[in-house]
Parts: sequence; C-alpha cells; structure tokens
Amino acid sequence: MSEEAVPSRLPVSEPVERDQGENTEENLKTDNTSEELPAPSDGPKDATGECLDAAGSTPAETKDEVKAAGEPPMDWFEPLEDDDDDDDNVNSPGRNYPDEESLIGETESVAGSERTSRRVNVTQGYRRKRAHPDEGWIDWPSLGQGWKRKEVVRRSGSSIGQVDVYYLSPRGDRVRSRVELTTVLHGTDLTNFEYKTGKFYDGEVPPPRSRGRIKKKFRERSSSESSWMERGDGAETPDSHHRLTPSFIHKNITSNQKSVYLNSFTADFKQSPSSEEKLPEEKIRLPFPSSSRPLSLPSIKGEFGSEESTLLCAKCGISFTGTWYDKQRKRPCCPTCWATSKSIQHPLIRFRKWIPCGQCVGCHNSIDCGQCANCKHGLQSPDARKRLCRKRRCICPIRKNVPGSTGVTYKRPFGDTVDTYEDSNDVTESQHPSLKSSDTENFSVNVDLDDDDMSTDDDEDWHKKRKRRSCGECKACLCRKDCGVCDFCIDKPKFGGSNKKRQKCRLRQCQRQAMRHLLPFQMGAGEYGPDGPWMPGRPRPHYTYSRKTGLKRNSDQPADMDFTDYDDDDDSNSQPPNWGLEHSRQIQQSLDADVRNYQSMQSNHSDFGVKNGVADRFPHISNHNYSQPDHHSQWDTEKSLRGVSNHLEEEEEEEEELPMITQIYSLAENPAEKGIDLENQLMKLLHSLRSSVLPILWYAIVAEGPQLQLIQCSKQSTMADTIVLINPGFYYQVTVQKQPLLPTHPLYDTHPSRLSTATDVVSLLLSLERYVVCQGLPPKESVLNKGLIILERAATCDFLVKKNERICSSCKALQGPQTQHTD
DNA sequence: GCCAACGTTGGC
DNA sequence: GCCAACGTTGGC
Repeated sequence: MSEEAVPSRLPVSEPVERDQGENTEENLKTDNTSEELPAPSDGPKDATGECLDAAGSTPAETKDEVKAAGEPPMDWFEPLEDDDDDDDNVNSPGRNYPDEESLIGETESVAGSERTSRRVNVTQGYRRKRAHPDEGWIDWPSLGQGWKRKEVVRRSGSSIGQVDVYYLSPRGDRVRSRVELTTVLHGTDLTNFEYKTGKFYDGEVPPPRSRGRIKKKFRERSSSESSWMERGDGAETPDSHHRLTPSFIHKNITSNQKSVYLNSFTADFKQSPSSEEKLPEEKIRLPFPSSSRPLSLPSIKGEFGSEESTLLCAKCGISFTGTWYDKQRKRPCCPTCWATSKSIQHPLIRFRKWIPCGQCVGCHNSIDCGQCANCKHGLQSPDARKRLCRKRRCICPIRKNVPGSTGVTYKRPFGDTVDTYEDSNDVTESQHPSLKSSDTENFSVNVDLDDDDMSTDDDEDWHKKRKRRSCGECKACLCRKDCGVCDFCIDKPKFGGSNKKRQKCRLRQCQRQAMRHLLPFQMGAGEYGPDGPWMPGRPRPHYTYSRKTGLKRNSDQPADMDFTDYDDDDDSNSQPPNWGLEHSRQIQQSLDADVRNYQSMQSNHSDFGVKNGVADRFPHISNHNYSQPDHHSQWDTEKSLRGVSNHLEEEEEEEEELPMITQIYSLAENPAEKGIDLENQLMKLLHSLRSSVLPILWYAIVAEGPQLQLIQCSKQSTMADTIVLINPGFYYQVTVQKQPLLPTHPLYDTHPSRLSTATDVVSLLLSLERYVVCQGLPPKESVLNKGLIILERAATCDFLVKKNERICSSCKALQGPQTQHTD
C-alpha cells in the first residue's frame, strides 16, 4: 500500500480530486460528492489518507462522511443508491423498493453521469431523463468555458475498476474519447492535451504514466487479466484496494500471451513491492495463485513472494523464477501450466465461503424486500434454492476460513468491497493477507465458469449475461459484415448515423438469443405477433425495474419462469419454446438467404455489375401504403424492415397479408454523409419495391452506380424495351431501347421529379403501361428488300406514345402529310 | 407494452 | 484508445 503513495502523487495519476482542487470551490464540492470518483484505480486518491478513508471506514461511515459534504454518497464501492434505500429499509421494512436491481451494480454508475447529461440533453430534445443531472460533472475550464469532465469507474464486468473519462461540451455533447473530442472541438489543437487527465501539457512532456502503461500491457493480454497485472501482486498496490477486477480468464490466454505472461512473471516477481514504482512499466508483478501462495510459500516479513526461487515446472518441465505451485501445493507449477490447469480444474478454487460482516447495511436488514430479482426468484420458484434478498446481502463479507459454518455462501462476483474489510479490524489476521489478490482471483474465476452453483447467483452470471445475446454459432453470429441498410446500421457513425440506437446490425443479431425486437422485423415481433410460433430469437424480456413494482409475468409463461433480470433467457438458449425443428430449420434457411442477399446487396455498392434481380423472386405483398419523403423524419425503423426482410418468409408465407408499410426517407444534412445516406436510401427503396406489388413482370434490380433499374421482363409487354433508372437521390430517367426519354415527354409531367417511394415508382410503371413504343417511320422498301429492318425516328421522337397513337407526333411530322394520311 | 435513447462495458 | 453493442430506463 505504501508504495502507491508516490505514484499517486504523480500529476497524471492525480485525476479528479487534484483537478478539482485546482478548480473552484464548487468543484471541490462536486468532487466529494461524485460517485464517479471512486478513485480506486485512479491511484491518486488511494495514496494518502483517502485510502484509509475508503478502506478503513465502514460503508455507513463513508456514507455519512459523504453526506456531510452535502450530497448523497457516491463512493464507488459503496452500496450505491440502493443502499440509501437499505438504510431506510431498516427502519421501514414494509417499504417497497422499486429499483432493486444490483447491489453491486450493473447500472449504478450510470446514475450520476446520466443524470448529469440528462438535464443538458433535455434542452437538446433528448428523451432520456434521470434524476440529479449534474451528478459527477466537474467544470473543466481548460477545455473552455462551459466544459465539464467526469470520471466513471466501471463497477462491474471484467474491466471493473477501469476509469472512463467523459467530457461534456457546453452544447451538451457527451464526449467519450479523444476522437470525439477532436470532432467536437474541431479546429482546436489537442496535440498536447491528455485526454485521461484533461490537461494540456504545453511544451512539456506529460508525466510518465506507469499505471496506464501497465494497464495497456495488460489489455493486450486480455481485459480480464489487466486488473490483476495492474495491481501487481494484488496485495499492496492502491489498486488492490480499489481496482478489484474479478476476471482472470485463463482460457483466453493464447500461447503468445502465455509467453508474455511468463516473462512478466519471471522478470518482476522478485521485485519487492516497495520498489514497484521504480520498475519499468513493462515489469509487471503477478499475483500468486491463490491456491498455492499462502500455503506453499514461506512468508518473509509477512510478504509472500518476496523470496525469489527458481523452480522446475512439474508439468511442462520448464524452469521458471517464482514460487508457483499446483493446486495441491505439492509440485512446482509454472504460471502457464497453472493458469491452464486452473481453467480446467476450477472446483478447487471456485468455491469460497464468505460470512456476512454483521455490521453493514445489508447485514442489518432482516426483511426481504420482495422486489429484487432474488426475492422474485424465490416467490416464483418456491422449490428453488433460496437466493438471499439483494437488500440483505452483506456488502462487505468476510471470507470464512472454515467453510460451511454460517450456512450462507457468498461468492463475491466483484471485489468492490474487498478493501473495506481488508483494512477492517474485524478481519482476522489469517484472512487478511490472502484476501487481497486471491479472493479477487477466485471470484474472477467464478465469473468465468459455468455450473449450477453459479447459476444460482445472478450476480456471478454477469459475464454470461453480457454475452448471452450471441450464440456464436448461427449464421447471424458468424456474419461479420453489417448490411449497412437496416436502421441499426444506418444509426452507426460509420454509416453516417448519429449513434443513437447503438445496436448491432439486425442481420447479425443472433438468431437464437438476440432480443426479439432486435431481429429483422419479420423475424422479430412483427406482424405475426410477439407470441407467434415462428419467431426466432428469444422472448422479449419483461422488465420489472423501477417503474414496475409488482411482479410481472407473461401469462403464457410457466410460473417459475422469472422474467425479471432476463431470466427468461436461461432456458431458451437454443430454441424458443414450441418451435418445431422443421420450422426452425426453415427460419434458419430463410435468414441464411437473407444474409446472403444482404451481403450481395452490399457488394452492389462496390462491385457493380448488374445484378440480375429477376432471379430473386420475392414475395409481393398486397397492401402497401407509403408516405411521402420527409426531410425531418428519420427512417421508420422496424416498419421499414418489413420491406427489408419480407423476402425471408418466401413462398411459405406468401399468402399472408402483411400490414402497411410506412417508408419515410430523409436526406442527410451533412454533405459528407449525403452520399452514404442516399445510397442507403436507394437500397431501402429497392427493398421496398421488392416487397411491394409491382405492375406485372416489372422487376427492380441494382445496377452499377449504384442505380435502381426497373425492367419489364416480359417480351410480350409493350414496355419490354423500357427501363426506369433511379439514381441516388431518387432522380429518375426512362429509357426506351436504350434511348433516353426526352425530358419534355408528358410522362414526366404527371410524376414527381424524384421517385423516392415505391408508390411513386409503381405509379410511374402503371403510367408506362399505358404507353407503347413509337413505331417511328415505316421502313423503306429499299431497306426491306435487303432483309433489314431499320426503324427511323425523328430526332425528337417521343418514344413512348399512347396506345392509340402508335407513332409520336414528331415522327409523324417527319413522315410527311401522305404518310400521316394513310396512317 | 413498446422502443428510442444512452450509459456502460467488452474487446480489438 | 476507441468503437461496437449490450442492457436499462423512461417517455409515450
């Protein structure tokens, strides 16, 4: 711990508090109240008395201290907002707590930031609103008047403890990265600006960022490893008190990674903690494996690992420097083999017994809230293993050396409270040394493993929860290319979107596990209704969050099916209920075709060669209703996807009468984005046409340009040689026998200059069907005698004439009075 | 109940 | 560092 004090004083690692201190008094206050400034990983805070403050005080104390500053407690390892409720809960057991989710939260960190941005965003017309908009934001005049900055510490996941820095522009732009900042501050030289610290280093080199480098090195291995590495041996660094990343996913370590891993280990392991700050950044000290360190190694001055030894790995035979032993603590085991075996034989290290501290808010709460996911689980599945009410969980459990005595097993998914008891006088000496790293390590392994025990603790399923929307096997999951057409793609910045939806391409949404509303429309909760048997994907979750106080359950769900907290996913990994195998196969094939079609469609953007759209026989719908283009409206998302994915159902659903289509196209305001948008919109029009009823044997194809072409495929039609060409921007032209219809043709007079909707196109095609191709001048006999048929036309031939005319007026005029007479 | 919006986290 | 996209929330 002591060694951290120095690095923490480095300007770079002095994030928030220092910065705030440099600012106004108001900032100081904000700092104290900011939940986002947990500081754990920031280092700076940890260094001094603040560290003691954080670790040494009970949560209640900490909270009180914070409250004394005039704001709700927001320390990141604090119980969070719920805990306020918890406090109340002690006194008011009967009270309901609308938002019971996550004691160790999934979204708590949102609170401050979102609140802050919300108020600003409201002025911009954003919908999302939350309480306390200013929470956590600190004025940041170095970027200019009105700028704000905040740090958000990740509270969960494998990157727990990682600090994200956000800036808020005076206009309310929330900046998440240097790139975005550059965009927002276009014209401002940010060369000497260090994003993380928010400082300009004019003419000077930014202070060394040892922690940052270490972190980066870590992430090169895996994000989950980083925390470990970052924390050095996990026992003495400031991060060990605050950055408690749980995950150490050995199975993700590649051979190369292992090499680095080992090198790091051998290079740094002999370093004493006190010299850590002097180490090159590349030298990283690894923690001991929890299962081997405490028991197999002698302790020197109470510090494991300070003794260097060269051992021969009993498994692979390599020699290594360090003191790693296998899980039986009998044979030397190099870090690589240890990691491997750990990932395979997890049971030995997976289970930990924890006992409640008896002091914290959770421990004092003796009444189940009845609202949290765990309570609901018990209510809905009385026979299921009881989960402890989230409100009653100890927020700072103590590891139990002798398992099983308390009857309560705590498997801490995250380490955010470890430091609390780490420095607690209540913790026994035997618990103290090994907790810092080994426990973090252990629950990290828990997080990554999968068994029944784990499934009983939803907190530990965090990783799975985050990933369960992708099976990784279906075509959609394997598809790596965005269609560029769906609403989610269009929303992406790379497609010129505003990044509001932030969803994966619809065609890449897992067919098995994606939320239904994210699927291509007809495969989701489309016209067949949310409960239709056809639907791939998973049932829509029935959230029971803050706005829903009572139990919510889908009527057709089994009683023991907990829809809160996405529990609906648990049993539907591969197929939704009631799915026939044959049907799922058909859907699968349909989507496969869909993906192929879209990829083909995408390729049309670059490799143009005319694609024969005729071969693609898409079902036509009989009911279509289009709206006019609207500059100010966005493409209607899911409705538009009806058109996108109508072809999925093909023949088997051709008889289905599909609902109205509302297609609203918009033109990009930004010229730079305009090209992309126009192109995308042209594709949308294509999809719309392919899902619409066109006049008989008219087909839409894509040609180089890109360009939409509508072709009459029947040679029997009078329009057999007529093509409608629609360019991006929807300006169109009609050609007859490859000759352009003159702009003066009356056909153009009766139609808009831009065919922006399928309705416009259909209308034009219907008009065309009322025309015939001008026959031009009758061939001269001299030519006929030579066996040639050469049509002559007037230079101003109309090409298309009404069916009762046969020859346009221009050709008639050229033909002369006699011919006209005979005609 | 739906879904736009967006905070947040994972991973390259 | 940055971006993709997951999961949640609140307006409608």
